Amino acid sequence: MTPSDRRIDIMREALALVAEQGFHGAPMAEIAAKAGVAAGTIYRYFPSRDRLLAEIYQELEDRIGRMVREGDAVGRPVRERFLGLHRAVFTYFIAHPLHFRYMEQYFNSPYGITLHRDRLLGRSGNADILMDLFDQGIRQEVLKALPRAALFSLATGPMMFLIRDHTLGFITLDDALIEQTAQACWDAIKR
Amino acid sequence: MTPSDRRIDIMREALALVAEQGFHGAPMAEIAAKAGVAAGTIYRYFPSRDRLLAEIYQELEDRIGRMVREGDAVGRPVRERFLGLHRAVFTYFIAHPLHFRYMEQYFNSPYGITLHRDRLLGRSGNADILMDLFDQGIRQEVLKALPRAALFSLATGPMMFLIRDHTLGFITLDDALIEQTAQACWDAIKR
Amino acid sequence: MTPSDRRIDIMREALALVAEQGFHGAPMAEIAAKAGVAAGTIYRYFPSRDRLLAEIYQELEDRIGRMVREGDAVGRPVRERFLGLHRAVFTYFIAHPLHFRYMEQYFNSPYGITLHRDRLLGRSGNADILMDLFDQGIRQEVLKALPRAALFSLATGPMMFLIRDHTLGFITLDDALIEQTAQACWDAIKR
Amino acid sequence: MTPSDRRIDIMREALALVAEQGFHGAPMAEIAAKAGVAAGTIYRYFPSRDRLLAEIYQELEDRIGRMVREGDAVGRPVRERFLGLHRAVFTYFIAHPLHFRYMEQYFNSPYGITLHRDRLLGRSGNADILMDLFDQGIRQEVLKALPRAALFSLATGPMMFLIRDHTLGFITLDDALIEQTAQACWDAIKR
DNA sequence: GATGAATGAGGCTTCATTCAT
DNA sequence: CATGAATGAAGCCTCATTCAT
Repeated sequence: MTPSDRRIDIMREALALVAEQGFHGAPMAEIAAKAGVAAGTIYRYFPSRDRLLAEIYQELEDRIGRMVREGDAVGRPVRERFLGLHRAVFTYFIAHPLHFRYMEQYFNSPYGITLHRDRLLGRSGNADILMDLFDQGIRQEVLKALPRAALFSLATGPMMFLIRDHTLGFITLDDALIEQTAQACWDAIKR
Repeated sequence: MTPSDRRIDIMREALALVAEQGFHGAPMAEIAAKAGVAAGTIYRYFPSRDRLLAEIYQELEDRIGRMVREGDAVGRPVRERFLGLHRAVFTYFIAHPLHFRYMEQYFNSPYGITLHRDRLLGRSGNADILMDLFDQGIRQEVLKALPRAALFSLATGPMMFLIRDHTLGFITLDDALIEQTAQACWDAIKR
Repeated sequence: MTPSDRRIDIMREALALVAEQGFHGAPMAEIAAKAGVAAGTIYRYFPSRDRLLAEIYQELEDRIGRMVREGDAVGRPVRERFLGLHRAVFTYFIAHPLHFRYMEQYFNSPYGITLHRDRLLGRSGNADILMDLFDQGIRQEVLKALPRAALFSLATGPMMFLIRDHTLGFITLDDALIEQTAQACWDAIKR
Repeated sequence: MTPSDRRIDIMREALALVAEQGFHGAPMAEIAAKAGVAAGTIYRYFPSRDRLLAEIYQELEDRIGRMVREGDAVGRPVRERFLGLHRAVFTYFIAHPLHFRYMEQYFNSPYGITLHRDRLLGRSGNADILMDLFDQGIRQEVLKALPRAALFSLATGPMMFLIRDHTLGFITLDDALIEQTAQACWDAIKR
């Protein structure tokens, strides 16, 4: 086992526990046990519980950001890009439901608030694509002339709710339904 | 002081603490102190912390449900009723930001999941109006023929995100913006 | 048992443990066990370990300060007062060896350094009598014209060393020996 | 690098850390890091942390003992030798404040007590010069007829206090002041 | 010999809940 | 009924020491 394996084990098990049980349900001792290490070992890789959880979040955001940017049809019309982004995010989270649950937990925590503010103010790297797309759409007069935060909510709110319902097993998102909701979100923001 | 006064004091202070600081920031001792009672006294009105928090949630849901039902223009066209409901919820939460923050916290917790399932399955009293309205709108072919959960997400997701941003001070929702986003949500669900 | 009994029990046992084993040898769990309370109970009386230990020190300093001030023959010649103070401190610590060992431990710790600086600068209440006496003795030209800190060291250094030896059982301080060393200290500082 | 280099590096860095931060502030990992070796390596040179710290103390005591013995004006009058010893110790510790701080820390710890007893009982090599000088002074009737421990305290207590104040920056010991305090200590013990 | 990752006991502190008054 | 002191399990973190490489 290479050293980095342990680091990854710890992050993976912490992610799963938080995703399944919430932050309360993921004490360090249990993370360690699931990762097959002693409790103290975690502190060789992460200086504190907070930092471990923050790094997991960062890792997820980076992965999703890369994935989104790579699939983005830069240069194509706003509508096409928007629908593509929507589809990509849906697809990713349906393939990685624990990632979604984790980010949701993290978002809904003291850290999350700071993160969200940075995003709205354009200081975060990941929502930038969407924010830029909104700005472009407004200039081209294909989107409603609403504040960024409003367009952001209209575009991502339904998505987050739906993915939540899906990961919890309350509904099943198939390709057809994803397409329909993406279109519906477009209807919400388009002029 | 009548016993019910104490009960209400306890619930009010617990609500405020949870809304402002999260579940972590609301230990029983502090709730008791703010409510002006002894810690043990809370247990004469609520069998456990979990039940106290659950009853607060229930109380809020009941109040909001009553408020929504009373303002609902039964008999009027689907669109008009939908926009009215939207406006009513926005107005309520802007007037009671702590209620919003509490419900958000609660929703995003192990309890919340059960609550949400019940709602989607029609076992809860409160979202019924919206669900009924969706059913009616689908029958009248003014709404997209999507599953309830999808329409629900399209209608309420943006609203929840926007109110969150508002209560956190990231944006300011005035009447014009509320109207525009309500209309945008309608655009999302209308056929 | 009155409530304050517990507070006193805790302080007494903490004092004894620290005096006998040093700060390392006095974990909260053991203090609690010796005091006959649960570990958490200590935190009803003291907000933290540091504060518990600080309050014990303060309490000792207050007691000794009171005792010294009460026995001080104000208005009498410098020499007489100096010898009286010396005798009083010796007597107290011989009667309360754990108090001496505790203060020694505390003095030799990060807190102690601050305390000592305040004392030399005249900001502490307890060494003031001695400092004032030195100032007076210098003005009357019965003491050597040395800095306060030097006179303080000449006067108290031997005493502290001797009491230490006594509490550790290496020597036995009887009245005659106390008198002789007090006189020797006077020889050190007198002009 | 020869093995003994490592040994010296480890001792030097451990000394500095303990002197500057106390025993608490000198974990093995940090000692190792500062010494440029792996944590486990320390255990090739010292069987335990306690033994490492004890050997540092021993080393310091040996150095100081050698230094004192070399400068001692054997054969000269008691007073002259006493003042010389005083001066030598002051000079050494002012030149090596970390050595002083280390010895002070060590002295004030469970180990220190044993060391001190051995010294008073004449089992240690280092204080012997002073003890012998006292015995001689008593026989010649130039010193007060007090127990060794009393003379020792009168002679070294002020010095230790003053050096402590100096290393902590509360006072500044120049040659004149050192001379004056040495003379004052002599006044304390001389008949 | 040297390394440094891993261990796990042990330290401080919090807090939901109980129960004697 | 109300009180609030007491409980003790459980949480996060540190660090001396070991041992496979």
